[in-house]
Amino acid sequence: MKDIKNILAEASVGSAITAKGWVRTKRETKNAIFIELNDGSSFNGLQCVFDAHGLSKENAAALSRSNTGAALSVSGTLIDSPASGQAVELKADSVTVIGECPADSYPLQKKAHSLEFLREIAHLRPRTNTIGAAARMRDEMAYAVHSFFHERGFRYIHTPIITASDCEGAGEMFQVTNLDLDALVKSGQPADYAKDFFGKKAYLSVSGQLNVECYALALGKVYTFGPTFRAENSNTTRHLAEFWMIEPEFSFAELPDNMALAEEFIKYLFGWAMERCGEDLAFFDKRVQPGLIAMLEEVKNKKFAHMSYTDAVKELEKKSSSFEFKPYWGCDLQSEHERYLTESVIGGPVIVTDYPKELKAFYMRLNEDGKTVRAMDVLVPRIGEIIGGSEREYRYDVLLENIKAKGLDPEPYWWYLELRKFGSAPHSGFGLGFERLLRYVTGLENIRDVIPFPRAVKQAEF
RNA sequence: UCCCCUGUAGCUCAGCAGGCAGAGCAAGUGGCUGUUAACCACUGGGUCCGUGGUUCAAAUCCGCGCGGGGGAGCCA
Repeated sequence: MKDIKNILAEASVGSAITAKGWVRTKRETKNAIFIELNDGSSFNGLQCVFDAHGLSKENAAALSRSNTGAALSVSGTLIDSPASGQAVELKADSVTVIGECPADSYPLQKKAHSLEFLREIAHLRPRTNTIGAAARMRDEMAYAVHSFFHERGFRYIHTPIITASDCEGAGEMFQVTNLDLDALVKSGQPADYAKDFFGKKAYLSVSGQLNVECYALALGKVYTFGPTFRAENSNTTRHLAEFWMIEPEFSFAELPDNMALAEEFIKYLFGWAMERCGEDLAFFDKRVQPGLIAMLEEVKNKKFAHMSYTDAVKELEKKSSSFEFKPYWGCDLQSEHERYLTESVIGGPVIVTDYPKELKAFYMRLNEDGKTVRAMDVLVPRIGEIIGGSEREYRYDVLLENIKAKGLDPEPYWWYLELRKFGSAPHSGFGLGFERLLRYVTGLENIRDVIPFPRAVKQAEF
């Protein structure tokens, strides 16, 4: 049996077809009954048309039970559609109800619903246009990520999800334990982590970077793409407690190579979206974010501008009074600053580099000036930062100094430091939040709508 | 974590100078039409988030709690 996507694309007029899917709408007229059947294989469904006069008893009974949401099997002949809404349609001979859908209790109606409401029915929302399209695009973008790296010889490395080192330094972590916490609390005794599963405290990973660097210094070009976890108490449209991150890492690569890879990557992904997600993208452009396609097109075609942090601050200082947070050299760039740089100063994507070392992580390579590090943030209009990365510090002594200067204990970093002891080499990488990418590419503003089952503060119902 | 907004029918919302609970959509019934966010008519549908208070009287005003949304910070 072909799915509806294939029927619409490939089936020839006159052929006998059986389609299975769910009723999106049913429209009854005196002469004909129309059912739009959608099986999720594509944005568009298949219009099934029944002659209202010659209906068999079985078909009439089945049709009366074919409410919005019901699962059906419909058989008939594919014909050219006499009406303008679609090229082809199914002239139906028979219909059977596979799964009923009571109209009085089914939450999804033949009308628009708010995204807030749909979040409360996460188990049913993939049946809607918006969430269905987002899910298909999520799949396509994941495929594009692997395709991009595979084409360029990057190896996919599965970095661990559970980590016993709390040194990743990218935010609050979720602890993983199989100690009996209830019993511990009752006993009033402190937890003895030597008796915990791993013999020490363990957490869910906040980043695969430190691990993937080990493989970069062995296989050369690698990337990781998997779930990461942050226990931050942040309630915004751009944060999740569980999200997917893409982190390439490649050896014998310095900051300019890293910037070039990031630019090529973004353009590849946007190009993929436009080539392979036409129907879904058209829907988002029409109903969710007008101008979306034009924006993707623009980013894809524009050369990314480059600007040092120092120059960026100079630009910001010219408009100092218009910001809530006054910019100065040494300040962290605020959301408003990033948006201003990409949207007003450059009018397109811009990569800001060479940030003060105090603002960035310990592993970034120190510049000759001793004050800045070889960091890069890729800023795009409407969203701000979409990629953050750097050339890594590959000199043992300097890295050790950086760790100490940040007030960190070098001990747990012993294996990370050893990478710099044994055959160290310059290497670079960046991180891209997969859901942030999807937010950009779908135009959906709330990150909870681009992941099937969002995990956020006080949110893990489904 | 901080700031702002918000909670009324299945959904989206109006009603809030305190005085009978409303509309559109959805659903049901009927009509009409190759319909396609169908159209027309009628019908059914309410713990006004919970709790305490003010008052003759609270959906409306006040306190507390819970839920939702937006912004900030943190970040991806």
